[in-house]
Amino acid sequence: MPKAYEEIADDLRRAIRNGELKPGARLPSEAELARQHGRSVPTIQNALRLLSAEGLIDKRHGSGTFVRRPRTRAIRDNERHQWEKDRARMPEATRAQTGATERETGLVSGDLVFFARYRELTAPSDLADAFGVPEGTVLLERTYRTRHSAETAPFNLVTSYLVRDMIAANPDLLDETNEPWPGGTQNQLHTVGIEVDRIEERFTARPPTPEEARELDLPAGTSVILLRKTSYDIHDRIVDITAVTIPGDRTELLFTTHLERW
Amino acid sequence: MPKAYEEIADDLRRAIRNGELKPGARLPSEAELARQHGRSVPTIQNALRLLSAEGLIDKRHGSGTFVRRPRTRAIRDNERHQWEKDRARMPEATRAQTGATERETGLVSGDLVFFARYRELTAPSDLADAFGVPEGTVLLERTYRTRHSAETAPFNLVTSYLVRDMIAANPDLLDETNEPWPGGTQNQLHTVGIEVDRIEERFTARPPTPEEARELDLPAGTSVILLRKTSYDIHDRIVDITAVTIPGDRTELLFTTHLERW
DNA sequence: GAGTGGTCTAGACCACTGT
DNA sequence: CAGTGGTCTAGACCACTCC
Repeated sequence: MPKAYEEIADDLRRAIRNGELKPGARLPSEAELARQHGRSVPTIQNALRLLSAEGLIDKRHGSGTFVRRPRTRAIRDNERHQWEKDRARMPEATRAQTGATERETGLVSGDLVFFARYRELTAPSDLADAFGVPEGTVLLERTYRTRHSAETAPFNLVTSYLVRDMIAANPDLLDETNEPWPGGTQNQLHTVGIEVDRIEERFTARPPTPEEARELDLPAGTSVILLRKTSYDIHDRIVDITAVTIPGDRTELLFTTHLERW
Repeated sequence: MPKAYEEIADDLRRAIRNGELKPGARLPSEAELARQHGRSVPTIQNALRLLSAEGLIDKRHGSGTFVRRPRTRAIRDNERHQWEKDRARMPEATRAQTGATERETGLVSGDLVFFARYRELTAPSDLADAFGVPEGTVLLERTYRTRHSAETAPFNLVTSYLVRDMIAANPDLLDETNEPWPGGTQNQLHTVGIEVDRIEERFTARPPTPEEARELDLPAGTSVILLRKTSYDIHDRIVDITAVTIPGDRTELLFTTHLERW
């Protein structure tokens, strides 16, 4: 026996895919769909819930149900790391010109609202393991948010961890009011004699938690990409661990791998 | 006024996060939860649906609702491309030893079931644009699936496109029965004098379509990572475009970026 | 067979949007 | 204010799992 709400969802999904229902178009009201299909409103809602979870429609309370428009804006690429390293030894005037977020989004710094908060903590077991330091080592946790001045949601959620003793030689690095730091983390590390040799980035994807959905203003039917970045210095020490939560529908990650010539 | 189903979901989410409900544990039945919270069963179902969409629980019809166990198995890294290029000129005996999937999953080829299908098509506008060739150019579409012999779902869904004229000099490349080809695509291209110079990979994430969920056997509350890979040869021609659909909860992507030394 | 989740109803009332 | 989606009920019946 075919399930009514799946059949209705299939109908609508087909109509959206083949363009009968174009992006931005309004669907018939739930009551109207119920009448058309000879079903109750809750059954229609069940069908629409499926499509919403698939990211095909947006329901707007009081207004209607609409076919979602696809979107992708920012591109995050892996050339950024070399770009940052190159800038890390440049004069402050150059470093202050533009940051990584500006580079990615193509916006100018006047359009961007920046937020940073620092906090010290003793390493819990997972972070201690990741850094290869004893549990209880003092870490500096740095939380960053950058958003477009015309929007409410930040582009992503960033939390970075440093080993406090590794950077304490420069007290400026412990003060959040120095953010945004011209030249970013690689310049900060450079001021205490650390040169970054390589960066490992690990990705997975999953549905957002309610907290992430709220902070990133994510509609139903989207995913987040979780990026865990580990920076190694030239002595193979782990000098930074950063976790980034990225909206899956707004950002594209671009990696270029150059191969050795024959 | 607080919404009943959100409050119930919050309660259960908190219990799962702080470990009161451990992975694998069974939740009380819907009827029991309804009684505990003084709500109707459909309201409980609404709450559980939220948690299911977040990937926190699995509902098993007739059996109960359980806290989901997290999982990640395969790691896909970007050293694979250089590894494949190095192998592309090796003797067949070496190339036949092991393939990219074995390398990623740590399995041996006896554990793997391989499937390939070839099809010719004339380039639609999006692919023509991507390749930079006229619309209607003949392409070879290659569809691949690899799965563990003990499982039903493949690790990912792969579709590769080649320009037919670019490879037609070697008729073996047009015959799907030659798959799995020892040494993979880079060796195939090598047989017609093509050397790959660099590979661009673009990632986004979104919820699975029903088709993807079925083919990859994805439970509710998971995401897929979409990978679009473009291979450039040493003359800067695009020689291959590949789309890969990857389960977000099973695979981790690892990229290492080496930086120039100061 | 007992217990579980899955589907569906008919209708009520509420909250939000746009005119 | 009319129309939309959001929440919730009380209960029916079905489908699946496991003992």
